[in-house]
Amino acid sequence: MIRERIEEQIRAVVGDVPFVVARADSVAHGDYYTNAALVTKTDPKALAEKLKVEGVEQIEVAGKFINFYLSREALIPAEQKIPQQYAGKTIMVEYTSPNLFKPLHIGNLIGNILGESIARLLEKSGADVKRVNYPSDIGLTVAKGVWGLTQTKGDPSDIVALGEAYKTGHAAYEDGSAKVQIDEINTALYENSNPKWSELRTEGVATSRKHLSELCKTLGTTFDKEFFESESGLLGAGIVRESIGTVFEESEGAVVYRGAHTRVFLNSRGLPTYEAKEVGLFDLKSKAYPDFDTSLTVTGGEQKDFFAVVFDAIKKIFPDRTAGKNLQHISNGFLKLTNGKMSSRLGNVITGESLLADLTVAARGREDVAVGAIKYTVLKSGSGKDIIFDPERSLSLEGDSGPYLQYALVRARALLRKASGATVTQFITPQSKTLERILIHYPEVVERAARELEPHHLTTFLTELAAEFNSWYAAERVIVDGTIAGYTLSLVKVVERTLSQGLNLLGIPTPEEM
RNA sequence: GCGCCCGUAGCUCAAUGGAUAGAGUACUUGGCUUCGAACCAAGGGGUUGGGGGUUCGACUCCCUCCGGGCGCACCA
Repeated sequence: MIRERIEEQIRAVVGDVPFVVARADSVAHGDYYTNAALVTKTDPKALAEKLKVEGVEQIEVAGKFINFYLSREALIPAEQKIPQQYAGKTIMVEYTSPNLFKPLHIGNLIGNILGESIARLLEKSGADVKRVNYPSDIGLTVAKGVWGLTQTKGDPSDIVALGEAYKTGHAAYEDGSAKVQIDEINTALYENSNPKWSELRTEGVATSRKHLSELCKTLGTTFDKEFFESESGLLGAGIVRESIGTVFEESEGAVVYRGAHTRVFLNSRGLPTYEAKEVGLFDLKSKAYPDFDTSLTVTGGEQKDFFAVVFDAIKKIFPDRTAGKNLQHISNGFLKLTNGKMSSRLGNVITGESLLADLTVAARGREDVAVGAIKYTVLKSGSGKDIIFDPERSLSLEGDSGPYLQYALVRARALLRKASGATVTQFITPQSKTLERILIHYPEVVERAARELEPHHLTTFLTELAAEFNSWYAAERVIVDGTIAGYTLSLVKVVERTLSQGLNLLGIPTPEEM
């Protein structure tokens, strides 16, 4: 990247001091600027005169800053090479991880969308990414569903009936009317001691998984590995028991870990809690991918402190397997609705499927456009932030939106199709270079998004690019009398490639037409 | 009570300690017999929650107050 060449040049003159070379805030200030003269308290003119960078056509002193203007040849690179900052690294990304038996709600979608985009950014940056899903197929949630099925007599192969059963069980547990029975079912399911309940669980889990995999297919996710709580629970419980006295201690009949705060790993009935299941999960994950460098876990932000303590405990249990490795939790925000107008077949919880169905109708029957819309909404702001979802506005699909980006891409592709039959001339249009001057920053935006694990940087960039392309498109006539300028043709090609690749990194579908 | 996160235009969101804080949306107006109008052009809209501090420079860092969210022992 040219930015790195500028940095090296400056460093050669002023030494290793913390200056920045960054994208200028407006095209009036060049393509890059540096504050190197300011932070080193040297004369900007003297510094500027010492700099000579390949691809930079003009170096301008503007008060405290030095601005760099790239030459035209440097503006359209033959290929947009993404820095391979994760080359040689194996990174597990765990995301989606829903409760089976419970209808998949929009919250599950957010984790999937964020996790998938992070996985793609890491892959593009050289990492060997392992996508991991960790569905909950046992525990209190499932016990509530199984109890519910015994009451409603619902068909466990019907996803709607499962949702109803869970609601029935949850309500009865909360008001205390069936707490004892549901706890009993919970224990029985772990021990596999009641064939009837175990069978209901097995059938319900299969139904939920089928729907989960269909939804993931629609969203563009394929997991490398799935681990289940039914595996991790007993495994984790065993590991925790072996570490009583060293890592864990017994307290009030439970087995706890005292870290930043105290957490229960085995409850007083001896059953593994979520915490112990994480211990078992780590055992499974680290055996499946022993050479991993980083393990990312994407879940709701409310679990942040929980994971800080659990990772702490895991490092103490497995010092050899965690040495030099990075265990990191990534928060996704909550989804909040401005009103409850969205239709839902499962009561007041908006399911992932009903949301997609409603959006697809708004997108004139196009599911890929609907997927683009919801993904854009999730990926346009910083990852941990709550997402305020206004159903009516989200259904409009205009302006700052997934379909806006898709539309710009579709236009570029239509243009290229038409240009394939046109005569290419050598004429170079000398007009505005704004589009080129945005394009040049694509690799560094991807680099930053991948480094910070923040896809929204890319979303913002692509929106800016699409807006400039649309604006340019409206002002310029590209194909005139069956001819197109060679320079313009390559410009449109780079726009198409960049939008297409960028949308792909966000997990947003890239339609040929719409 | 302790801890973490958040507060930017009416609304939804950007902004790597740097130049005049930017988009979209909503509202007003204009543009399709011309490469795709899910588009484009123009307009108004701000004490970045309040106050103090650090800095050549603060939406960004520190302190404090106000407002909101989340977590803190047997749910996940």
